[in-house]
Amino acid sequence: MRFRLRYGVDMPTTGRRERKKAQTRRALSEAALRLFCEHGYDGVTVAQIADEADVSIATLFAHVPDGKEALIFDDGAERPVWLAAAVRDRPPGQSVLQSLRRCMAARGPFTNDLPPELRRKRDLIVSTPALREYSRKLWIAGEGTLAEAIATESGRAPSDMTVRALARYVLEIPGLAGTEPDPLAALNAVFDLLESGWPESPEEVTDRPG
Amino acid sequence: MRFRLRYGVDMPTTGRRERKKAQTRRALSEAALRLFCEHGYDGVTVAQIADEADVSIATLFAHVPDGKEALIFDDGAERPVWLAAAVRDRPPGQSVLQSLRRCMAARGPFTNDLPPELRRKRDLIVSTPALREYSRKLWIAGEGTLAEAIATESGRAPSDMTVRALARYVLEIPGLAGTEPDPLAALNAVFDLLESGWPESPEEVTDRPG
DNA sequence: TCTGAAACTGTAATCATTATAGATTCAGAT
DNA sequence: ATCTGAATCTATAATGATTACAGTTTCAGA
Repeated sequence: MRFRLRYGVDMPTTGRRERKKAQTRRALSEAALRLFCEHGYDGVTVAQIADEADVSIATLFAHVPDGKEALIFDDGAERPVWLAAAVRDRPPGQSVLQSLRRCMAARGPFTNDLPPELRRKRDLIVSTPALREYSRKLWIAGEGTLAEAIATESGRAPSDMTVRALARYVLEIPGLAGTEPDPLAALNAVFDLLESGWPESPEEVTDRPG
Repeated sequence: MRFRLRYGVDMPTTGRRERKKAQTRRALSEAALRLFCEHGYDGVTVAQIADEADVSIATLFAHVPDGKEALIFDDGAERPVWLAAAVRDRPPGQSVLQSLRRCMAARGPFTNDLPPELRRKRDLIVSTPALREYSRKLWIAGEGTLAEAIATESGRAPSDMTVRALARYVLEIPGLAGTEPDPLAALNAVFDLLESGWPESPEEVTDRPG
């Protein structure tokens, strides 16, 4: 029991094996982030990362089957869950799109309310094409999950193309608005478009509902 | 002059050098398509393709700097031009979105009005993740061009996030709707969404304008 | 005919990724 | 306390895409 705190506070609670595994995985992430920040993504080889984390290359790929880009993303599967949960647990009276807008605004590139370490990571991702791409891939991977939540909450079929399109378009927003000078304003503009549709003339724009 | 027809009908009209270059490029595309169709994308190496086209690997990459996926796309830069032109040259009274909807419906995965060779190519692309990805990349590369046309035609700034988002969302449609059982119906559903916005309840859907 | 650029070649790198086969370590059962 | 199988890790050697290089051939234009 006294070992628990040695390796981290919120491990899955099983044996030493799992702790060591997580330890290795974290060592890899941290080594990768450190080296990427110092020499740029393309200036670092997976061999160097493995060395820095003191594991073999084979071990590196065992921990990160998706390859080099995935090294600094430890949370791949979680993101779609946040959004789906935001839709399901939204307060009564709030529309599906409103809940998505708020949830998204609190994440990723849209807030500066982050510890400096995460901010450095975000900046690295935003400024590295390969990492931007991979980040998008992670978001899009949640399309099915999000579409299901949207369908349930709006009384449509999950295979309804409108549902799938909305899910996809929402998940594209980080990649689309994340590089703008004012990401939050950009995010709101895109959600306005999704809520109200494209007004043929700029004059027709109406105030944002809600 | 009598050599013109030997190598093709619509070469850029300069010397033999250009003709041979185009000839080589076409040999590569055709070899790649043939081998991909026969053994699957992952079942073919660039070395095999180079062999089949009777050029060295270095030459292959000189012709196709974007790599293996680009081999069967000889028209990368043209696609955004079609769409931008469709927006600019639309008949009076037709909305920007209407023109895009019609132009898109005539292309890529949305029509079967294609020669069998192109149909085989399209099926290969749709059924191969790496090629789908690359095709999307080509579409998205035209975002700036399309955004500019949309901005001009609708009296907005090209940097307006709404414009950029619309351009992006339109260009995502092939990848989004192209794999549906009825791609054309899917395309129309997505355009309806972009025109009218997301109706919180399915009941609110209005007839498609125009 | 001469000359420089363009296109091509073979060869050898670099790098990510996967396969293999053996060693070590741990969890759970005896 | 010991045994056993699975998980983890290792070194090593492929494979395959991509790039660098240095030299050759071929063409266009002076």
